Amino acid sequence: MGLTERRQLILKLVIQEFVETALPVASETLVRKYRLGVSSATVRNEMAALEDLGYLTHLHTSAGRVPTDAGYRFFVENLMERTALSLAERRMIRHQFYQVRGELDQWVHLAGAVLARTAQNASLVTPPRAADLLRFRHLELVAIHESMVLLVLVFHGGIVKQQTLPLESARSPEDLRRIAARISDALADLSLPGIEDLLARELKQIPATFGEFERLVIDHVMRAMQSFEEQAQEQIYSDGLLEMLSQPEFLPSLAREDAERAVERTRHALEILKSGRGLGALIPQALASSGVQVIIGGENSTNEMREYSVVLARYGVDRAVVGVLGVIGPTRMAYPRSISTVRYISSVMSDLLAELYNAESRSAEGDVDPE
Amino acid sequence: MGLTERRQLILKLVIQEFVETALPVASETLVRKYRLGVSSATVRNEMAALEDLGYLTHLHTSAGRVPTDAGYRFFVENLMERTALSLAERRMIRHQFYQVRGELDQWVHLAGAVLARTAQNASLVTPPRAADLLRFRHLELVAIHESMVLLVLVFHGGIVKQQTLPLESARSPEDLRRIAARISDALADLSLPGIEDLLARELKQIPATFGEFERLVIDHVMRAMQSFEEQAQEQIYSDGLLEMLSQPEFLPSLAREDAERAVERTRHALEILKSGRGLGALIPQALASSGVQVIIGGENSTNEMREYSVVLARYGVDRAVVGVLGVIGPTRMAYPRSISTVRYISSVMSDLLAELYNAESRSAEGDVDPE
DNA sequence: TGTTAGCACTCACCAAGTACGAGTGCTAAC
DNA sequence: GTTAGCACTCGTACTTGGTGAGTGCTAACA
Repeated sequence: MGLTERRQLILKLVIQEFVETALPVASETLVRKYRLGVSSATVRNEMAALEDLGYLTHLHTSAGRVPTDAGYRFFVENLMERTALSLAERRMIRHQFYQVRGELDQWVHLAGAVLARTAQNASLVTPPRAADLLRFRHLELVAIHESMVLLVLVFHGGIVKQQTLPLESARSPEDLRRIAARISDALADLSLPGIEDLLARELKQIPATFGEFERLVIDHVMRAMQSFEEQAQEQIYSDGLLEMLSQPEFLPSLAREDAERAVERTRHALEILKSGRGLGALIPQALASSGVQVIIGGENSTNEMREYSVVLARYGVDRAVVGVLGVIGPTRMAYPRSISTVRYISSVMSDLLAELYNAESRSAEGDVDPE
Repeated sequence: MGLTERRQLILKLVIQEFVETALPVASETLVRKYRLGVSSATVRNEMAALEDLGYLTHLHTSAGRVPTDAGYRFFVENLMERTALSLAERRMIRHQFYQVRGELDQWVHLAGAVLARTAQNASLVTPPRAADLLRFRHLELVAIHESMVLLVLVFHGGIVKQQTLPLESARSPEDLRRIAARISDALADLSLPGIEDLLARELKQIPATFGEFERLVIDHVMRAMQSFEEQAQEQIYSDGLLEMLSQPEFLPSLAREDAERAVERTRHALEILKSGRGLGALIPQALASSGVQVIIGGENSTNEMREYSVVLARYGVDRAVVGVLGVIGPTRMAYPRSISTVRYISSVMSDLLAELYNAESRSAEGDVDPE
């Protein structure tokens, strides 16, 4: 990169300043605030050069400089100091996870809340999901009353799903227990295709292995697995809307622009988070790569996300369960902090899952936690 | 109510018009649009009278009339025509619930989504909850690996909860099954205080009934029940933010006011829905009374909710499980439609739960569904 | 007594005009 | 290569005047 030391410094300062204030950065401001030892005119010349190189822009002639996507990219790649969260913050976060350690379904919510609060932006988290296909572990049948039975399905990875099944005729508890045990044994460790295979084979046997009712139950099991696999694709939990909307981009009072812009942006942000459009595409990508991914503004595949950046990381246990978590916000984002937050929470979640699975943690690389 | 026919008509029309357009209503508009057969001056006189009575206001001298909270109240109580959702809408809604009938945990989400879409406002739904204390039904222990076991707890009412428990030493599946069966039997049908009693009694027996590990498991069961009871208090699921924010109150383009107002309102709405402040107080109230409740603007106990109205109804099965669902939006709300929507969805949810419980449906009164 | 035409009055909304100031780009001197 | 100086640009804020919607009041009318 043919960028002199000084230009790198100026680019870095412009970005830091802009991220902090959300206001275009003037040459004079930099000189005054950071005691650059040169005059504002010199800084202006450098800024003009950085603009030619595509790292900065101008809204109009008499406005300060603003970083471009390329500018942020260069910053993230070369200029940024890789910081870690403070010990106090790390402790607090660990403590919160510790408090809900027994309740798997709380982890995702907590991760979303903590990400949002720590990075002061919206967060997104996908639940931990089997790296390969969902595999059956155990079935329990519990009668709710004489004509309704509850299927409680446990899958590998501690995933529990429930499903109700109306009964034609009442069944005794022993009966149900026996049937559940039989099915549990028969389907143990099978994935959906495995169960289909099994059924296909059984169908040919003349003294049928499964009775009519057992078939019905298995059918419901399969349907539940099917619907879970489908839902899992698009399940993105999101939090921190309020945190993100506290960024000046969405507040007309601070950003001097038209207040209408703020309203439009707000609606737009809501739609993105609600629909998950533009986000869904990022998930597989994040699952495929290790480490923290940063997608800046126009680098997003969809045009909708042009004004947003996403910081993503995978979490989970290798070859068992994995998920994705991250932060989303305006391109004017405190990247160092977002990145360390995402990295840290990914490592915490990975540790938790590793404990659950009795395996090595496999979070975003690096970032050991000295506690 | 000493209100002449004509004044009632005018009040009704003002409200209808204002709800539709979100713009202050001029006397001339009413005359033109509804062919009142009198002059605008007469209407103005009547409006002035309605203003004296507290049913209408004025932002400033030369602006049209706007209903007050008292005006809406009178409308809801005396003027409103009680409509029902169209057959097509009812069919579509039933159909959607039919599609997820087996998956209890989807009901709440679906109800929230449907309420929001149908009433074009935000919705809130509390999950069905045992009318009295949570009662234990069944426990299953599933080993995840040699040093981690998953407790799957089933409570009366088909509520399932999971909890992990680290093991000191590995246990065989038979061992776990035996222990789970023992505990399931011992705790069957007990509520939290009941379990505490049981433990207290057992403690005195000299050859202890439960081993150390069994005590640990029971302890976790109790903790899970405890945390569920606590969480249930404040669990309010909410949806339809986007629908509500599509109301002109939040869009600067339509409402002529300052765009900054719209932004402020948006933030305010977000905070209310996220924190549940001001909403929590309404739930017990709605649980206590049958029928649809309408709380208009300043009638809310908290000042925060001054500009919002809430339409709430209880749903569920008497003496078994009940929940609350409703719509929240600006006081300028299509009350007839909101009310029929809430009433209808309450009845659908109640039917579903009744089926699950093999009991009589006990929704908001009235509103039989002819399908 | 209720209704209505007429009219003065109020006030939000809009467009145009003006002044201000922050910040740049350029030039010429160092 | 650096910098002082200065003209130029353009957003922001504030003022002004005009317009129109809508009311409130009054006086005449049925």
